[in-house]
Amino acid sequence: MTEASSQQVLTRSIEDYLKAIYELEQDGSPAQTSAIAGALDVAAPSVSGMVKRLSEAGLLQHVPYRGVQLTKEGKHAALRMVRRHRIVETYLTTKLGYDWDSVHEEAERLEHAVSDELIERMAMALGNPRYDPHGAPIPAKDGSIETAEYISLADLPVGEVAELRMVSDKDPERLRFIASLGLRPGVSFEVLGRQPFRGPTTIGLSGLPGKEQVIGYELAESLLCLAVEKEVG
Amino acid sequence: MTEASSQQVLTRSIEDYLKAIYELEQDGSPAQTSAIAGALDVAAPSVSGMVKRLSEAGLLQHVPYRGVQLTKEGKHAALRMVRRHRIVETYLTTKLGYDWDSVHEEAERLEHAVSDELIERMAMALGNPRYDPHGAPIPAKDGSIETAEYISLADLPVGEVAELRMVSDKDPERLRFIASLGLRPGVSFEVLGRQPFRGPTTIGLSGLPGKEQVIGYELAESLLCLAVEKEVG
DNA sequence: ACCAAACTTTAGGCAAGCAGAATTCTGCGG
DNA sequence: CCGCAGAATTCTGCTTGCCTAAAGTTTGGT
Repeated sequence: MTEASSQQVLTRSIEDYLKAIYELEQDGSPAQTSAIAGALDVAAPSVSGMVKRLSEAGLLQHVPYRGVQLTKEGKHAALRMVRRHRIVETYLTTKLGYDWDSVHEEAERLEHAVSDELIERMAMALGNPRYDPHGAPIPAKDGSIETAEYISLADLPVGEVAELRMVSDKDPERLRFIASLGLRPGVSFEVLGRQPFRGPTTIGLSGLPGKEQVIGYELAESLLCLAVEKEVG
Repeated sequence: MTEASSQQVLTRSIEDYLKAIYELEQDGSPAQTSAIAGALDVAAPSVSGMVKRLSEAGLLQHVPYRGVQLTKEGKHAALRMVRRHRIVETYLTTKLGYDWDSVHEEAERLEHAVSDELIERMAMALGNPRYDPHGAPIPAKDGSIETAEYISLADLPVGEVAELRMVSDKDPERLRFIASLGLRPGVSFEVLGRQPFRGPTTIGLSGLPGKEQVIGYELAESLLCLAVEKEVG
């Protein structure tokens, strides 16, 4: 009965852990205990304990001193939470007038409380959106998720024309600042210049001649973009 | 610091207790331990323990072996939960196509997770409704609530013309059955007859000549109505 | 290869909530 | 006005989830 598979008797805490681990794994390497502790703002020993439980439940694999990796089952549960979070964020923004900088906190609580049915009704009411307000892809009901290779603005070559595709939803202040620059997912621009030594990048917003913005290195790192194809034919 | 007033550090459990106690108090008498235990489906000793905590927090007054009564502060907190519950129910029904028999369970979870801001946004989107889908009055933000004297269908005199105003949201099956009879809050009807010995009541739906329904005593007791004023002038 | 820093685990505790058993109180009937 | 049934309370103990402190393991620099 303490075995894997079976029912979803996931506590709120477990849901948080799975989501955090999933997001940490996106960097390619296994999620380390200390990283998980940092993401969830709990002490490292608490993570060790929970990792043991989740490992015994078959939701992840744990290689001591190396890190953890979600199993297929764990990943599925994590993606279910990611879907919930992003659907809720999109719904609150689209239907209830929330700003994109204030939805994260609300979604963080609601994702644990809503039923699968409510999520699907929200998704339906939104026309099954593919991206949340921050440009993050929304996993499908079956757990599939779009994987795209975005380049941070800090890495885009000067001269390139690109489109902002995705930003992190975690920091409301940063989101407000990004919005104040006229940037949001879908906006395209040209990289006009960049100072060396991790200096700021200058961009020109498309369709707004003379509308230039200077963006510091750290912020530029967090703006994920896609180079725009040149006009074809 | 363990005193009354101060911040709302109400746990989910405390919120449930306050709401249950508020509803039990509606019958006039103080809420008894066993009644609270029954309403929340917990054991009596659990209630005793929680009552002690809530009493020490100034949310209710406890007369040992007699029962509890919410303080002004406790009542306010309870009404806040009732508002949340009913706003959520109304929103889900109106905006997301839920049936009135399935909203209760979802609202029961969401009422603990939504922020005050989300509740007010939902209320706004609904045009600040005064009643939920079951006809129950929605407390205002300041904690005021409409008090109406309804009469159960079982107590309405034969010959009376009345309007169904309110039904309990607790039992989905009963709600589905009520709906199948063509009844919902706002529907008016005439009491055509009633059998003695707690027998069934026969009603005729207004505007539907020949549309008669026979309603058992227990069900009739749960249908709260208001006698309709005769045409004036 | 060794040692220190970083990381992980173990051990021991705390708090919230709940339940079962044992005890105490209330109120009613004789 | 005594005693008993039923209700309420207290006591004890379980579970979840988190913490700190201390002990153990690994890694990397030299």
